[in-house]
Amino acid sequence: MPMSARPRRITIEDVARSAGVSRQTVSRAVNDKPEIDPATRQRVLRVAQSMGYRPSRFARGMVGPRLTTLGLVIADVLNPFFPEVVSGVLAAADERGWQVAIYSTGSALERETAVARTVVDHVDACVAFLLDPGAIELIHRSGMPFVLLDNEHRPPGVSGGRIDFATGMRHAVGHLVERGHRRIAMLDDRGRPDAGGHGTRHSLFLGAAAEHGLPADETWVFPAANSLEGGAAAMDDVLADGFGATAVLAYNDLIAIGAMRRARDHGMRVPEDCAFVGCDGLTLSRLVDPPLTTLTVDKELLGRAAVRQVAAQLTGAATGETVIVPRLVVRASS
Amino acid sequence: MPMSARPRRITIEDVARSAGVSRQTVSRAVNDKPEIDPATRQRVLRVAQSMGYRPSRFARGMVGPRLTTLGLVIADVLNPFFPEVVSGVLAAADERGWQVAIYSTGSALERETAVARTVVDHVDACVAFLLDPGAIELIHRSGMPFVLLDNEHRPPGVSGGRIDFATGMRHAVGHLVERGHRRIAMLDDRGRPDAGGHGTRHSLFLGAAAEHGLPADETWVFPAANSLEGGAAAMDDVLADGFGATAVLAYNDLIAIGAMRRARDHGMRVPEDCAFVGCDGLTLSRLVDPPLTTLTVDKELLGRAAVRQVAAQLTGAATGETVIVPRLVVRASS
DNA sequence: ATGAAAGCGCTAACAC
DNA sequence: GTGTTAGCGCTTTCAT
Repeated sequence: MPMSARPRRITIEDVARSAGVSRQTVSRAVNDKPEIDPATRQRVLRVAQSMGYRPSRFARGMVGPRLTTLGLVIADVLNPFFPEVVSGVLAAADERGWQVAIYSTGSALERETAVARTVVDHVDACVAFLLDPGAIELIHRSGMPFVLLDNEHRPPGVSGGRIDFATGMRHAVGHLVERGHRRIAMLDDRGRPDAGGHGTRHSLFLGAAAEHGLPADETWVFPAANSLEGGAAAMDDVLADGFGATAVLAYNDLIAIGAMRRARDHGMRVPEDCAFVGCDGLTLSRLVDPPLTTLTVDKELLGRAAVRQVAAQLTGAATGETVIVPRLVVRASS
Repeated sequence: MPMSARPRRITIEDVARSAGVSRQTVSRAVNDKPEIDPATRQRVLRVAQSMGYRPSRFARGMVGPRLTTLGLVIADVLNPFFPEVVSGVLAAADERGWQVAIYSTGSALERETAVARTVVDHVDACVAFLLDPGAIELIHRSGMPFVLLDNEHRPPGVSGGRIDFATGMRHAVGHLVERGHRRIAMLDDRGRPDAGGHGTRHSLFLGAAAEHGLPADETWVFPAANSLEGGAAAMDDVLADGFGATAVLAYNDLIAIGAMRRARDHGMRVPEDCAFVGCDGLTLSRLVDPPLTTLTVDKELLGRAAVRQVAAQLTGAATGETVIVPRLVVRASS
């Protein structure tokens, strides 16, 4: 005689049989419906409990009102940029009674396709930070409402949320030029496959520098891993290169702070020997020493706006784009 | 003639009819099964696409292999303690092929019950930071695998993950006493309903102080909101109170950093005029000025361990408890 | 207050 | 290669 097969799930039917009632009655008890004898309810509930009965989410979903699950794809919760976006998404989703399932690619481009495949199968709509065109196409083609964030290469027909770094960079570079800086190193995120492409912070920096009469070219740009350590390593490169930067403008605050700390480790004074400017406006940027000048982005709003766009698509509205304009917050680092 | 009713969902049946094939063939096309003529597949796919067909997650779930969705309840993604836990949970869940749905109570005790109700309906297992006994009971009674984190009042039969602050506090207070401090203010989290109860940081602090021969009592404890601002306000209280603290030990790093910054704003030198010690070991604590001495907790491990316990319960194992032992990291703030 | 029947949308198993 | 049948587990009718 074979050992018992894998334990079949306990269904409403099992409970009904065991309690000597019909399925409906069990359903009534479990769902707290009024049309049931309190005594019966108690008895059924007890049986259900003792059998370890748990209604199937799927069977319920088939028949009940459709719950919306929003998939949110981010690169890494540990990068302090994302929690603020997540917070906005959670709040806005909650207002609409939606669930939020969260996915992290770990900033690994090669994992994006796998994540996209999962998302397509398990959620009803998607808000994502994604870079791989294949992964983006996968979600797009699934036909679900889709909002792609912070990606300059958004395919037509996909909604987006972007940050207007064109304006932002102009302000940031302008601020440094005003302060007398003529040699500005840009620490770019080496992780983005579109590095240097149109609309990236990289190329917008070069453009803004040119506008301000600086002879900036690719030699002004240093790649950095997207982390404190990456910023520190890139600062070493800037110093070793003999570039002679009097100011550093980084892809984001994490890189800027990493670089700034490394500069101080080398005995440099900030901002006297070298000024630092970041992007994103992390809470962190206020707390470090010296406080960091940064292009502040309303990340929570970015998240909320994305959800709003998903909602719009769900009701059949056209796709669109939300633009967040960053604001330069000048602090002691520059 | 009535306007069209609310648009019925497009089903596989609709596509089949419209493409002139059977449901099964549509299913084959959509799921990329091999046993289908490539030409048919193309045609069906085109029709499906044009009709905006999207398979129902629920119907699929009913029939296919059961996907596990883990619910993760935290207080607030913006509190930097949680992202590290989330990261651990995501990683461990991903390894098992589980989804993670995330819920935030916004640190609002009165919202916990509502969140718990949602969780019970929509996920298969739960890892939660929850304080309200009613909410906890709700999830517990649902019968789903449940791991309750950082709560000293865990009901019997519920798995848990706790941080051994008894040991931690002894180290932290010992460290301060060694440095010659005799007047230590404790900044407690005023948001916890169990404030001062057995096993809380509050009472563990008093116990540890007594062990070290300090005449500590409730007047040494100052309530603080759980945030930078809360810490700052509490520091004002300590100063206004004339307590004469030479050291401050806070419920967590957020409160400690807020207090420390406020102290400096008042012209106090850290650690000469007042030393500061936090709990949690946030990444942030390394970056502030001066770097904060803190009881470091492996939050990512806490998350991973919680998922491991859920997995254990899913396979019928008994409930249990994971204990994380914090480690005192001494930095310049003390 | 309770039960019987119908059906939600899909896929696995088995025909053809 | 394609169609037919039979459920998955639940909640809604609608009877009783």
